[in-house]
Amino acid sequence: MSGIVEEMRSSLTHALVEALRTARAGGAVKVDEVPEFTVEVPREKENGDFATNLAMMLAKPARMAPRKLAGILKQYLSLSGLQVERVEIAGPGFINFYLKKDWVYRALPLIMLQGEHYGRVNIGGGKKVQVEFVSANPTGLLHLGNARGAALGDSIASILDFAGYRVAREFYINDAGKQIDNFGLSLEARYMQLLGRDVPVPEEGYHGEDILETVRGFTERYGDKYLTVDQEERCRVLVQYALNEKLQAIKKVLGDFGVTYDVWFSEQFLHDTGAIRETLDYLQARGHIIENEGALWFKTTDFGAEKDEVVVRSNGVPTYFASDIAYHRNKFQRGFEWIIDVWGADHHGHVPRMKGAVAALGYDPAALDVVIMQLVRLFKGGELVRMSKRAGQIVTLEELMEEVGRDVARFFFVMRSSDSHLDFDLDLAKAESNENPVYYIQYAHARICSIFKQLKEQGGEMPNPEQVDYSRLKEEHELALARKLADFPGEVTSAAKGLAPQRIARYLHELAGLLHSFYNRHRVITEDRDLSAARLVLVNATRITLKNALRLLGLTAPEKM
RNA sequence: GUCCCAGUAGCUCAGCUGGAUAGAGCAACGGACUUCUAAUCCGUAGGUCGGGGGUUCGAAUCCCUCCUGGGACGCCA
Repeated sequence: MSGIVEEMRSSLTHALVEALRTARAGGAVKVDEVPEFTVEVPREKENGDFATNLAMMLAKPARMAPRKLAGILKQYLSLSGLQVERVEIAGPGFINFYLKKDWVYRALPLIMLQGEHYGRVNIGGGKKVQVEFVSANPTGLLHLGNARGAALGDSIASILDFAGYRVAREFYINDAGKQIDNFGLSLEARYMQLLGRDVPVPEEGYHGEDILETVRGFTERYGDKYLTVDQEERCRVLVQYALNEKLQAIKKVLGDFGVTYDVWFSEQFLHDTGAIRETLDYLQARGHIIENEGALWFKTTDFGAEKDEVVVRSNGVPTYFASDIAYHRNKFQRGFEWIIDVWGADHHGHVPRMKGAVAALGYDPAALDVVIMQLVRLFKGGELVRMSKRAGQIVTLEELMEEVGRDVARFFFVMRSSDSHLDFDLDLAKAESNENPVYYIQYAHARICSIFKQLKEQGGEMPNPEQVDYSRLKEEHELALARKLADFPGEVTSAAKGLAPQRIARYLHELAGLLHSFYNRHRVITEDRDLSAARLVLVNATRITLKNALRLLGLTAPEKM
């Protein structure tokens, strides 16, 4: 399940270790142990299909020149049955392996066989991992920052699933605390206004048009029923109504964006069940909490943070941080072995505190990874689109999808690494042209499907991949394409280890490019039946791989465009 | 002031757990449609990897330092 590249790499590694052992037994090399070394794919193909730095790493402990060591190792190498054509020593002491041209074609029937599972690897070993992302305040609409978080988090989750982890997607609902009180007062003000009372929306409240809409709906349904009840009750009912409506809207938009969650976790639940209290008691009992100036402080400095943090204000109300600690404790208690949070860059100062809290709770802080994503800036007509929440000028995820479509939006959000700022170019995203990488990739998939359509119309059939003569594939373009296909499991591994969906985005672009080059140079359906059969398998394997990679990023694979 | 992220081709960015001659897209320039989709392809041009020091067989990559841009530093979330 790891692909032919990994297979070959481990075979060569094994052969090299054996060569060193026999050389040592024969007295040709004097070292105590096998040094750390790598077998990698050289950037330049002139340097072979695989290369190792073993001789260079051996030079110091063996006290011999690296090139001389390489010569000795080469002599002792046993490579029978490995499809190795020749071995050369090059540069400062690299040992380069040149494989028989067709070794890579073994990947083709494998891809056909594995189908939608091609690319799956098992580095996760079924480990339970939770990815928490977006977790936007349920008091408004999703903005572009949330959208990037959604695309990133969902893709990371998909990739980890493909890499052998048991993945759960979770949305943390901030439905408690100060901003909810504030939300309630804003709703109440609008409600009272609709009923003819002059109650102003609080200065720091929610002034958006969408809030007014929500309250209108409420008023149509309940009229002045809550005019006379006491204020607390009125706010409570309004908040409950509005949160429910907002949350449904968020669910719907995210669903349209291709994101579905396993769990929607309520912060209020942590208050109601006493989990926060319990967590604070737990920490206090272990001496991690002190009282100062009437407030309770968590001693984050004990865990390497710069300063302590308030967890319970002097008015007795726990802070957001207190809920967050209880929440993360809850995550661990649910049995997750790896926890991934996707946060905006404005929260990055929160990371050391959270890690400290995890340590204080008795868990391994390394089991928590926080993916920090930098800001999104929107460009239109070459100019920055200024967004201000206060002025109600924000571009929502919903609007973005209307403008550019779901596939384009999702791709653009993950094509850059999360820790670099993302400039979202609306004109480029809307362009149905060669400027747009999404169409470039999807077009490759559609083109292949078109070949199969043609094949069907001509009464042809997809050949049995076990009975195809792959030696007919001799062209550079064919070899390059097949080689890229064989890389897919390795790309999935890298993307999973680095929590880096942009690697998949990049891979897709490169794979599509190779398909286009091949397509323009060669025909698949030809008079030559055997050659056609081999090429049909090649492009079908490409189609499968493109589709699998697109799926990891939540993109569709259109059959025609 | 302290901490985090970034600085690589005209622009946007890969590469960063050390490997051989630093890559891609766009933009620019020149070519390719009687062909399974030209939303494509082929070619040309483009670089003090922010500056300086260090570590070593070898540095865009690791360490130190300086410069520039963004962000975080609240009994907010």
